[in-house]
Amino acid sequence: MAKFTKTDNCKNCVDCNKKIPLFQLLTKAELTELNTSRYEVKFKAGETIFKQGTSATHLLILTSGLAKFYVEGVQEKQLIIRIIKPWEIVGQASLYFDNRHHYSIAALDDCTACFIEIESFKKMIRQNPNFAEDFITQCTRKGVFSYEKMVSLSQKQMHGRIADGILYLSKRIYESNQFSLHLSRQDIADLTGMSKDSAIRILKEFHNEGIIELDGKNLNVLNAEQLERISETG
Amino acid sequence: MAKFTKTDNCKNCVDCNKKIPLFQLLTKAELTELNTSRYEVKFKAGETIFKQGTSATHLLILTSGLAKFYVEGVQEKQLIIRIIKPWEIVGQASLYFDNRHHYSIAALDDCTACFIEIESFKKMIRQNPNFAEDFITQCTRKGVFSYEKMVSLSQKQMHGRIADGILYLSKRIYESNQFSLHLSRQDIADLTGMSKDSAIRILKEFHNEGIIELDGKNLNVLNAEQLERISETG
DNA sequence: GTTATTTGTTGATAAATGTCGATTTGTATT
DNA sequence: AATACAAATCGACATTTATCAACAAATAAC
Repeated sequence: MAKFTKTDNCKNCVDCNKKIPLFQLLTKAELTELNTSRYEVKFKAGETIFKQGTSATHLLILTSGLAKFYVEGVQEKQLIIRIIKPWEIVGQASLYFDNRHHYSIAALDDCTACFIEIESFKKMIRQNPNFAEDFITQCTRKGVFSYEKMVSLSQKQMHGRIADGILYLSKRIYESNQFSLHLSRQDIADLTGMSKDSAIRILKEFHNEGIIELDGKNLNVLNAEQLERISETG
Repeated sequence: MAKFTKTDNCKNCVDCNKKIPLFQLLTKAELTELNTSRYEVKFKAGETIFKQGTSATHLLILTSGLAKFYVEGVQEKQLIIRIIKPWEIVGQASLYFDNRHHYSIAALDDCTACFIEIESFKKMIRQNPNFAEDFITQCTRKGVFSYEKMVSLSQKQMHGRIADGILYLSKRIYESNQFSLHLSRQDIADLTGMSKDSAIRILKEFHNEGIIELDGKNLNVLNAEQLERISETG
């Protein structure tokens, strides 16, 4: 179970706030107000942070670690929508809807998570138009990301989807061509909408063709251009 | 080509505004301001209203007719994200992003469309917190809708996806069990992420099994419960 | 009304993808 | 190191889905 350590290793909210672009639009007073309701929880790899269907009372910001953002689909299958990195604000979808989590978040790694009370966040939206605008910007970006993901999932074949998945991890998450993967093969399958066996097969193919080098959890993107090409042709 | 008839049969913006829930949060003065920049355009069935990739300067509200909201995927294929009905505000995704349309809108029917200048809309967001909040609510609802759609597209088999498509049209769009379809068979395929041939096949199956009655464009949902069941089991 | 063109329909076939079982590898525990 | 357990791997096979060709029906153009 997750260990509750209320603002233990997060004594300095101010420094932490500086890392969150959205929060730089707040005044010192507003930040202080937001920080009073914050608390921190540590999660071990594999633990569930938010569970789909439970009630949403707080927004989430990771301060360390990685997590998967997924929805629970048919027959216990997971669909990983995206990977959560530190300093991203998570929980928008529930903010003004029905106060339920419509997705689950699970730690892919040991994580430190900071929780912000929804009502104080809403207050900032109401009283600070810059904050509201920036927040809406993030929502709309996610919308466009969703459309691209839908195209990938529904119109591309397995090679294109795996290429999309690798490029997403490499460009958006790890921001490097070479990284140590936090996702299992099953996670990669859940991210790209296919069976685990198929994901393994395509990854092996890419490896054999020299497009990537994959050894256990170590992934090295050798030919990003070709991945882009595979992504585009579907 | 679309015929431009600047506020011709839309002399009374006030009445029109009453039909748009979001606009009821605005003051009389704000509404007047928004209305000064509005103009109306008529589109014939099949015409493109927004084209993906072009620059976005206005938001769209249909005052009559139906349109499809789709993204252009791989190999000229379309993915229909949703169907647009009158009084829904369309264009959020571009509002605060890069002022480009990331999707296309095409009339499924003869449509009357009203365009609202983005900047005056943004001004309302800044000056009216209720308006901003409600707008965010709509964005988040669309987010949740997207997740459900992704699950449908990536985890359900054709029967489940067609069931989802029919239920969507019946419950959300036409709000009736019996209606005259504005979508072609190809459109239904694009809405459910499959080939036209496959869509026709499943529809025929549902027809033969007495779940629906489909004759040309006339669709009658005979057994909605069974459609729900098919949707859930994938 | 007749012709041309699109849209819809169907069966046969091929391609893509999932499932299953067996085996191996890796990791944690004692 | 030995054991237990989970994750990864792989080939064979079954199922799902797309593609193609041929044709029918509906619609638009003349």
